[in-house]
Amino acid sequence: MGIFTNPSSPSFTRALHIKDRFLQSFDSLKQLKHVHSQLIRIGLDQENYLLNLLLRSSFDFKDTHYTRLVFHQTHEPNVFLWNTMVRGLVSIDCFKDAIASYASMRREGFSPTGFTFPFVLKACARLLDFRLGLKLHSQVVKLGFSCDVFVNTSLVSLYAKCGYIEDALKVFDDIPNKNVVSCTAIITGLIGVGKCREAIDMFRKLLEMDLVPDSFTLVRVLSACAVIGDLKNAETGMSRNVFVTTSLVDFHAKCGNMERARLLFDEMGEKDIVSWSTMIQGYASNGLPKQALELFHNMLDHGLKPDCYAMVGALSACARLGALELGEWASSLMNIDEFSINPVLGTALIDMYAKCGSMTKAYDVFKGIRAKDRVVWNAEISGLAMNGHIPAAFAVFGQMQKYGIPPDGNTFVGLLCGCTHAGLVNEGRQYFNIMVRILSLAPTIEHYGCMVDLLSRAGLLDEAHQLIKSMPMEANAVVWGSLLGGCRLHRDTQLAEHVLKKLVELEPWNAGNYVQLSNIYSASHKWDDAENVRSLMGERGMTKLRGCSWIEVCGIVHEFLVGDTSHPLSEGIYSKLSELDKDLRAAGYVPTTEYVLFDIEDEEKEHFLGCHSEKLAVAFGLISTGPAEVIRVVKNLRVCGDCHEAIKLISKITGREIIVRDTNRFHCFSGGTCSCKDYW
DNA sequence: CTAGGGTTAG
Repeated sequence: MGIFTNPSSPSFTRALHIKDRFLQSFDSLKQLKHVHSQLIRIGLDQENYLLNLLLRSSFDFKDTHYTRLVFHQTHEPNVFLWNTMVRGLVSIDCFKDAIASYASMRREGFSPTGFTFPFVLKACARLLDFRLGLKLHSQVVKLGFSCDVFVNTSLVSLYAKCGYIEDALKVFDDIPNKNVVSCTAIITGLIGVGKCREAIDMFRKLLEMDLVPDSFTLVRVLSACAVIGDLKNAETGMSRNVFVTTSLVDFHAKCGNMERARLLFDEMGEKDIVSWSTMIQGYASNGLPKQALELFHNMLDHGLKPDCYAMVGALSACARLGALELGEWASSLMNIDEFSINPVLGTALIDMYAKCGSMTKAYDVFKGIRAKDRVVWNAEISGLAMNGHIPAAFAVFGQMQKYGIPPDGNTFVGLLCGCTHAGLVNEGRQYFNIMVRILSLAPTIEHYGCMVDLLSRAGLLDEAHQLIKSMPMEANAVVWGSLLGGCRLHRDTQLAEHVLKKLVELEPWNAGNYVQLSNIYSASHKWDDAENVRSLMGERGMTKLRGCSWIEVCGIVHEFLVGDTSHPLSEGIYSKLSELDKDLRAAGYVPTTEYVLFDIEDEEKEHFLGCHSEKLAVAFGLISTGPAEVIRVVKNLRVCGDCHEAIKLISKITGREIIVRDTNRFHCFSGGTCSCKDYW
């Protein structure tokens, strides 16, 4: 910029004529503003050509205030300035502003050019404003741009994004000189609506036209084929930009290969908010919530503001961990206007609050979502059911019908779960009938699972067993597991033996099944069978299942394993436990090994009952939170029967409210009883 | 103004 040090010299004016170089290469807004003031000083601030370049550069800094200042400074803006304005606004994702700018341009009497349309059309596509898109299409025709490959490519994308794939195909077919870009638009559109076969055919046509596909198209097509091996080969010679690599990261995440995804992510030179969100979401949906949150923090450290996608990823991670404080903190980062919250983000929030046992807040979010789609309703219903608010769940279902939202299979999964947790056998049968007979929805294995669960818990073990046999599909481990739960609750070891044999077949990797089966054999003195199961476990290299519980205190998630002594406050925790033990025994509590038969944690001695992970987490909660705070614990397995009895009494002795979420449901302990009414 | 398409979510 040395050339500008003496602006009065004639070299300054000359320099401005090679301005493209300068005006496009500003590192800071300050530099740009400096040049702007120089222009004003020498009276060149009314040259539209120069202002246009200045305007274009100003968008690099996303300062719309300054951008408008530049624009409004011109006394007579020309069509190029208007175009630059529209394009710039689109480039910084201000789609509504871009459309407003386009409207002003039209009001001022300017005709759009071939350069204008692609950008306004993109704004429409991103806002899914199909009506305006149609209007623009007719203008395109009227003004004679219907052969323009650029304009039509944008139209293809608009139609595809708004879900009108047939129209997109029609426009695409009429493009006389198709190129890679227009082919990409239609291929992406086809994949977007799940027409992978057609997308692949289109890709073949592209090759037949002797067009060279870019890496991005290759990634999309290969993802559509899910040809992992091929992709690996293709990856090596691929040119990488942020779009391509982010797609690759997403692809590997979707295949469950998080190591590969992370490797690509770390190697990326430029990461944008989408790359971060994709990676966070990848962790969250692959059951790695801690990593998801770690990366979320990492992103904030890089000075990036989370967008909706990153938020959804973080929230679903919090939901899984039961980390209410973290979830609330995350959502506070984003200025969520309760009335404009989008349904996807809303659902994630409802889910997070529901899984953290905070249904009042979930309901507030639910009320605030204007555009409630079916998923939102379903999330609210299953949230209520999961938290034991069964009448409320039924009421919301009634509302849903009143609003004319047709329920789907998931709605009934929520309702049936509610029936199960409340032991409402007749209501459950009714809902199942409504679904099948009246709404003609085909029950999935999940629905059968709920019904089996419902019947088993109510002690109707034969009926449940019959239902399994009559199912049109093969029963899976979840269904058999439900029946096993009933056997446990009603102490039917004979049926349990049969069920466990099935389960060992179905999930040979699940150590819990072997442990329970061998426990049952031992209890019925079938020592040989017990020994066989044990040695089978050894042969298959089974490792013990370790129970694991989490508790969040002051925004930090603490993890406990069975008999864990690794926590810094371990001593305090154990002395609290022995103190509690005395109080418990004084209150008439006798540790029971009765449950050990069905225990999936491979620990048989009374000693270990004292230090199951959930008890450790509760004890830690007691010594590290204030007396009025609710203690929330999450366990990765079913809560152990003995611990359940103990925690009931702990809640009575200490007067604290304790909420334990296990794999199945919430247990809200208060005053010596549990919300599950010992029914789980 | 020499463009246009394309990546993430409940």
